[in-house]
Amino acid sequence: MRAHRKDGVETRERLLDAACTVFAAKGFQDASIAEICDHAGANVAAVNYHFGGKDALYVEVWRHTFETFMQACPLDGGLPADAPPEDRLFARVHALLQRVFDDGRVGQCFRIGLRELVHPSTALEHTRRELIGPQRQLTQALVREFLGPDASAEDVLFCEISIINQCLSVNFLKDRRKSLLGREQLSKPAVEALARHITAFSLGGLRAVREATLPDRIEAES
Amino acid sequence: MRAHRKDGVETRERLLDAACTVFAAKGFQDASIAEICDHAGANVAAVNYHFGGKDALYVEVWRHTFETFMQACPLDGGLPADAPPEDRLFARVHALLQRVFDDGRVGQCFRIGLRELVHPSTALEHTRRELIGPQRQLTQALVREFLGPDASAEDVLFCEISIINQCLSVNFLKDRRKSLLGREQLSKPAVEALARHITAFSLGGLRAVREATLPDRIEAES
DNA sequence: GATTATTTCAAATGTTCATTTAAAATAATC
DNA sequence: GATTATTTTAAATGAACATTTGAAATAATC
Repeated sequence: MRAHRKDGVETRERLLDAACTVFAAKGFQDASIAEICDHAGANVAAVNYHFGGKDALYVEVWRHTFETFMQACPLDGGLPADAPPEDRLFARVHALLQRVFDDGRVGQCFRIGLRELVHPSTALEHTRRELIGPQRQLTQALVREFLGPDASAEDVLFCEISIINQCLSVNFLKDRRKSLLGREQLSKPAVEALARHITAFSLGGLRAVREATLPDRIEAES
Repeated sequence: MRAHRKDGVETRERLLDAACTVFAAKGFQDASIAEICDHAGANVAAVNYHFGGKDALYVEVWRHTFETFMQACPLDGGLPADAPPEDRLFARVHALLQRVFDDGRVGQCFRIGLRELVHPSTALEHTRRELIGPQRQLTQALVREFLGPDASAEDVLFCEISIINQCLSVNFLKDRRKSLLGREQLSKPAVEALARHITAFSLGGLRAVREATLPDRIEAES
């Protein structure tokens, strides 16, 4: 067994890079191998040589950027577990928004993920669960801190949905900053302002849900 | 000029029907003309004869279902303009969720629209604006009723986003009812429960935002 | 510096799929 | 019922594109 040549791994990385960009911009179908190789300055046969095919490249792109993804914006937003829940909620929301609005690799990965959400490809089923599962656990635990231990599982789930969805489908800003999913991105302060709003809005929502469940319990006990 | 033959318009409608189903299920790219024609019991040449091509068929599908869409779930939810704002908010949220979770043509159209949001095709740019514009106006006016006349445009916009986004990206329920965007749908009561939650959550959020802006004004005036 | 494994390359292959075509079938009009 | 416009059909065409192939180039090992 001899060591691989270093120019080999280099073009492999350039391909991965180019593939990430093109897949994020055009989606799996519309991205052609020719375009990816062109973008990477490689021959059309390169993808098949280094990865074995377009599908395999896609999986590899996902796996690769997934790590960048998790490292760049950790679930807890870098806050200690004993920080005030309000701060942790803000950190969570902000981290999520940063992913959404990131201009580089992280944002590309998010866009690929978003496509997967609307048009899932079976190849990524496993990694998708791996990605989303722990995040949901964390958010639900945080929600429960606000709602109290007696909140129903449904209340927790619904509040999780309410909070996370506010962060995810931000395509609504399209009219303002044109083609949000394409090129244009929001400035750092704008993202932070949005994060502050979503946090405040959600805190109000959580309080309302908790207050709504309280009378129920009093009724049940009397 | 002679009148058209009636069997012509019949197959045309069957094609439109089939195209709507297949486009919603697979997206524009993955849907093949062969499959659509097969589904409609027509020859492969039928699409080109009746519509002129795949692109034109897609535009026609959009235009056609757009009307169904607006009729099935009117913007105001069938409520008079002088109904209490809380009721109108619920109606709005509920109408939106009904579109999202509809099992028939409306739901198909919504799924096509969702795809367009993530992967816009220039062909539909115009109709998309036509669809979204008035809805946003209506929601923002409603939001302003809650926030008061002195709320900033940004506050109104952010609250609109918060409310609408809670309704839109409901893909989160995937784990529970598997593949929400594919086949499985939520029951009527479940949709209503979700609508009630989102309304309550949003009312709390709106109150929080209004209360947060009040001190600012007092500070500014003092 | 010759040998060998690895990587690149241009051209070829084969498949999928939208679109065309021209002939056959069908309904409406006279 | 013959004529004509409209619709349907099977087969052909052609473009886009992923994948192969086998030779040429290149770097690592001896």
